[in-house]
Amino acid sequence: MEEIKKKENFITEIIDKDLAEGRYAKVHTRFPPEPNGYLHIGHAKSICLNFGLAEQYGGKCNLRFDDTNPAKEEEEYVESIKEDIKWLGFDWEDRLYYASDYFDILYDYAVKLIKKGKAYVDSLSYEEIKELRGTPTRPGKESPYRNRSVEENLKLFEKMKNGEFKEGECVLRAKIDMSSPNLNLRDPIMYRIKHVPHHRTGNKWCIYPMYDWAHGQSDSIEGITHSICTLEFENHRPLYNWFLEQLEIHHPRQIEFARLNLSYTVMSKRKLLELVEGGYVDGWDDPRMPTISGLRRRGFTPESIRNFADRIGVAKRDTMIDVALLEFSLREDLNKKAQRAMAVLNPLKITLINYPEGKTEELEAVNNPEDPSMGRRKVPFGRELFIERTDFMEDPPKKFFRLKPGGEVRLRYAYIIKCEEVVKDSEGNVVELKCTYDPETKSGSGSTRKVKGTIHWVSANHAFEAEVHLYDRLFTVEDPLADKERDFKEFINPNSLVKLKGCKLEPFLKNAKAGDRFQFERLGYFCVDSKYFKKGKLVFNRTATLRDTWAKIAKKQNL
RNA sequence: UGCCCCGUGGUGUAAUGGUAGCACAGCAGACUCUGGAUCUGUAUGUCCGGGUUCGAAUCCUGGCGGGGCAGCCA
Repeated sequence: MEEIKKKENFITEIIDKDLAEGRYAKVHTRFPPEPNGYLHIGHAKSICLNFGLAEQYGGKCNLRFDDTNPAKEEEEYVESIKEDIKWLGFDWEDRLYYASDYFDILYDYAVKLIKKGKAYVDSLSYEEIKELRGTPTRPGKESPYRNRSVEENLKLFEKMKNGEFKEGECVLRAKIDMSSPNLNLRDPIMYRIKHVPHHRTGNKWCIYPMYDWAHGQSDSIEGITHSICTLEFENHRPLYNWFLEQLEIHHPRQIEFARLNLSYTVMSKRKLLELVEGGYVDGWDDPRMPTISGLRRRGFTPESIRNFADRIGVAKRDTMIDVALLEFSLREDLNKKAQRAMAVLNPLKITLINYPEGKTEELEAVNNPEDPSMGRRKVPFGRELFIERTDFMEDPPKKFFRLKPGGEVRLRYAYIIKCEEVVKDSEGNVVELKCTYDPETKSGSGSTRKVKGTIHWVSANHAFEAEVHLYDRLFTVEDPLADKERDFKEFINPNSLVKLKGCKLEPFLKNAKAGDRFQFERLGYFCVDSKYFKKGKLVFNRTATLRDTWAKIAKKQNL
């Protein structure tokens, strides 16, 4: 029985205190996305936080779509968001809500505020309202319509609802304080007119609540206890509280935390959209994108993302998380789960000149050294094989443990071989290696001969050909947004995608299904691309490389 | 130059008035039929100044630095 690890952070401290003092009897959170785009790993942090807290405290977490702006929102996004949350492994059970479910209640609440003299219809233009709002250092001025009578406001507000005004003609505002140092309290707008159909309420409404007016009240209606949002809403909290106090309804506590920033990528919806629309990537689910759908297509596991979210913690300071931590979480998970296979990405042919022509052997390989229960498999072996071009060097530096002229190396799960002859074409390119094998060194035979290097291989006569896509970081710099003089797209890594055709894979991989994950030994983790999946003609995406000590040495020696 | 928030190794995150710990990254080594995994060791930190205290990362105060706010977006 695995117990839920107790996570401690500034939010759990607040919750513990609230519970101890009896402010709330239970914990009820919510994840409130606006359905105007795809979820990314920053949202995953919020999802893990909200659902995780509910789980940790034996409470509940709702999914609520914050669909108060029909001009931006679409059903398509609702579906993708639901899919992503489920994939991450969280369950809102029967608690799927929409802010639009509350439009009627919100309208009644607004009437209540008008009757209290706490809200009014303003007939100023957009520009006039903006002008009178003032600036951070200059107080605002009151609108001439601010003191309309309750009766007039009621009548006007109803006319707004009935569609008797054009867009921009008037708005409903809360009557708070035009000279507040907090701009959010300078008579914030509660309703604006939009003659736009809503993806759920159709043409029923032409006035739509603003975020500030909808959010806290929606939280309240759902009985949310802790309304967790990101730092940029900190200055909205006094307004969040003001509405709830005026309405005298259930009052959740808003808590803000720092959003996730990941190195070597961008996270804002607008920037990601730019990458998609500019054709820099293959859609929202491009395996280089930090979107949940992109990570999924790349081969990430939900567990690795959840573990990552746990590891980064939650706090209020702005941070930049090293993407290496995400990659660590990934490898840690895949190392335990991924079926091993041999695959040669850049093939170099070798012929075993002392191995009988036409002979084939079935050698035994382990499917996962970390998990014996995954069993073993047979791998065909023959006279002609492919090895990785980078596993041979004609004139190698020291510390190169692989094949070299006259040198020996072990073929994984097979024999020790010796390179006897290097065959070149007219231009001097190495095209083939003639080797001998030592029949006494068969793997598993008890042979005690040791050589320093072990390399992977695939039998030429049995190899299955496929395309392999090598992905790397999308940007060449840690923070593509840091340089204000330059557009972030200038920092796109030109080698973030390398497509390899004619790769030679171990035969059993031909039966792989979309999304299946493998470790190609010595190379990294790969998965079958699900977007371009076609039986018999597979594309494998490289999810991540293995930790590569040799690459480090080679880099140091400037190779 | 208004209001609000935040400053702990390279990056994150603990320590809540009492030995600055953990993870990732780095470095070094052991082991290895994956230069993987695993294991061991190691360097690096409380933004600065003053104050309270036997004792301060923690409390107070003044600086400095970073972030947020002027949508009828969320």
